[in-house]
Amino acid sequence: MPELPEIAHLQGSLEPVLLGATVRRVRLVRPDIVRNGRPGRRPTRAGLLQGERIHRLDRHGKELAVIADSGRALCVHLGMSGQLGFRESRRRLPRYDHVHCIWSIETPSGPGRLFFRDPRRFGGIWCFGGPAELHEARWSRLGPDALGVRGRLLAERLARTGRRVKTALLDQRLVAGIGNIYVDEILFEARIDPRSRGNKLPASASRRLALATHRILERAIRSGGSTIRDYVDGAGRRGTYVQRHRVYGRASLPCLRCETRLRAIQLGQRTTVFCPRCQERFGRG
DNA sequence: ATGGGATCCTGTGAGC
DNA sequence: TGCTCACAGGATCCCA
Repeated sequence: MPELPEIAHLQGSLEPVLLGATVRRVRLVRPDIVRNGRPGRRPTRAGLLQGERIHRLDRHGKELAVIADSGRALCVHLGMSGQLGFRESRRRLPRYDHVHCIWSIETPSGPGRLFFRDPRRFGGIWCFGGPAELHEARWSRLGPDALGVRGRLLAERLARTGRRVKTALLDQRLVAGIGNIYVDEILFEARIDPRSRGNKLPASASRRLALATHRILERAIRSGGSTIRDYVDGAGRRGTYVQRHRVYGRASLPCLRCETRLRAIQLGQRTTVFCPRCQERFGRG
């Protein structure tokens, strides 16, 4: 479900309560959501940060890492339906089904619980001994973060592939953080047809694409992300960016720029909505 | 190198 | 009301 803007906003909503807090106790309800654990063996409590003080949160693409003073790191990916939330102790969790892990936490302003909930279980948690291990095992395999990527670099990477530009942007190894909502929004903003081939984009188009990427993601973060159904931030608040979607979820409605009927097609097994008139296609076939 | 399909899961809404 | 089907914000695998 969540893409870069949702994770970035989530990070911002969790930092005020988690930074400097101490993990008193961890309850791992479903050990199999720890994806890099030894099969059949429970991960250690220390690996899940029990007894650790939280030093900082890091994000790369759609992944969020909780880094302890000791350097130990927990990397969280929310998949399609994952949720990471915090509630003060006297407040109930929003619901208890599909809650896979609960961290009892002592924050400077009182006790609370951090929880990981994920009905579909496409998400997961990865435990690492230190940030270097996290980078080596996971983040170095991802492309540059979409929010900070230089236009030049993005253009170079796209120019090296003959894939359709939408499929390429969804590939986290090429650039990290873009998912099915924002890729359509970005391509609309940049006026590029999603079926265009990466290596057929002229320099002007890839410049627009890089600008559009930053603009759309930043706007979305400011709106707290997009809540289609499930997504809420660490405190349970919904994102309002859906109101500003211009193509995602608007198939066969009029284009907000030229009033042409927006088209929906399948691309790489993902529903894709675009304006056949004002999004230019580079490269056929 | 790239595209397509199946797969991992549960929940929801539409249509009958 | 209850059933079946399609579809969903992600990602990885195998095969052509």
